[in-house]
Amino acid sequence: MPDQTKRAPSLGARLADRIRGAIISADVDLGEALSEDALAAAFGVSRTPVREALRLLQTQGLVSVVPKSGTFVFSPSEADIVELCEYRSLLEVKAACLAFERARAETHAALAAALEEMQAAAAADDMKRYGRADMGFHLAFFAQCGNRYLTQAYDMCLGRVSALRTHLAVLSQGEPARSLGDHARMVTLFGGTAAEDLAEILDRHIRRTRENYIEALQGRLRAAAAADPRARLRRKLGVG
Amino acid sequence: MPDQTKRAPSLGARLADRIRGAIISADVDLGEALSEDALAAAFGVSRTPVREALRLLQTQGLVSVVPKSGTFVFSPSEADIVELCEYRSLLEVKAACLAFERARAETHAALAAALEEMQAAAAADDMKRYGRADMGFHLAFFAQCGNRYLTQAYDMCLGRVSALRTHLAVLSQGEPARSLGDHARMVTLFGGTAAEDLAEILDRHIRRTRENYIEALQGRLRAAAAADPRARLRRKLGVG
DNA sequence: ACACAAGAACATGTATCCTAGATGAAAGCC
DNA sequence: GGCTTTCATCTAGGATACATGTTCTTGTGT
Repeated sequence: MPDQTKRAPSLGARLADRIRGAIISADVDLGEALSEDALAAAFGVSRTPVREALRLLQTQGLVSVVPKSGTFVFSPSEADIVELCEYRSLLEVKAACLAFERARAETHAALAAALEEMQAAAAADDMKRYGRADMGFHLAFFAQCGNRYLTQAYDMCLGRVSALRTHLAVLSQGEPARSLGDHARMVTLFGGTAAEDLAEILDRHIRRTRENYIEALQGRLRAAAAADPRARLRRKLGVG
Repeated sequence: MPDQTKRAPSLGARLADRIRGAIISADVDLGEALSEDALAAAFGVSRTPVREALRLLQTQGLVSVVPKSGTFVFSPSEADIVELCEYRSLLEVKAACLAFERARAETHAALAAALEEMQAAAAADDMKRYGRADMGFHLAFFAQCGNRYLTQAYDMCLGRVSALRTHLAVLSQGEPARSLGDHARMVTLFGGTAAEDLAEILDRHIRRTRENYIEALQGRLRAAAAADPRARLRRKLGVG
């Protein structure tokens, strides 16, 4: 059996990265149709690697390919957001606990560095940079948790979480300060020897992002309903 | 966006099921090479759906495709087994807790039914049937946990867990009785209103399977070393 | 006897072609 | 006018042909 390390990633894998990037950067909308032909033409390759890329993204839940119909960017329902956040929370709480047990010092250093970057980004009012630093903070748990499957599971939903952030994040009042506070408390916990509240802080932190997303989603749905031709017609005709 | 429910599964998906079945049933060995051409010929289809199936299985960790080299059935190391079991345990403990909170009665019924089947299988000395019933027992937690992502994550590693069971399970002395005892205690817990020990029982249960697999893997490695052509040649020639 | 290099054999990667199913609009019927 | 049917068109599914990289073999030179 070959070593399988450091092999050139296939064209399909690279395409998947680019398409994922496009989704996360909000270059394409949630629920939007992605034609294999169009993607192939856009990237200047044949459909075969495009299909491979879309299948990959499908397993990550970023797109859903419907046989004979089309491929569509995922479009979360409110229940999806609730469950995804619950799922993310359980992974992250476990990873944080493992990292605390197994590599407290290393994790503490990584968290502190990420926090510093977050503070710098907040000071510069650069939300994109802040988002990246925030992601780095949470990834530190997984980098140190010592369980590849757990890390992989997080990678699996990372795309969706990132997409939610960019597509739905709305800046609530006083949010950066509260967020920074939570993160700072976690760094402090990792500097000590006991972490009783770690799970609670993390869970509450993620729960807040959940409420944020749901609020934004509802706003989106209202806007979509307002723009829906049939609804507009009904309103215009005064039909309730 | 179409409804995407109840669509005919693609040929690739069906092939993936069959190949996974072959791996789980130990029709092919761990680490064995799977040629796309050979599979295509065996199933009477072209390579395209075979490739799709293998990519699917790759995301489930059942095979690893090495660019330009080949596709190989996964072959766990001891560390893989440790991490996989730790991962499985965390998913299952969480699912069990959620099921307890959200659908105690339904879960209790499902667990009791599965336990009954396990007892019947044990009485009949049908280990294959026992294995299926055991899997059904654990799946009941996920069916009732109310979080699709958690369920999906378990599905993701279910293939590997099943493969480990069939490829590596060795029957330790007094194992069926102890296993049945653990499961019976869990059923009892779900009949009550508090489940303090649930996590501990589950975790210990899974930890025991882990030790079982590791022991079997070490035996396999010893056997493989003994069967290694070079080693055999050296032995035959009396070269030490 | 050994090391090494060239090449055959075989693996997957990619492109292209053809087919079948789904969708939506336009035409025809009631 | 509203409803149904039909057909053009676009989608993905699958087959095949060719390109390219890997690996093992084999033969040669030392």
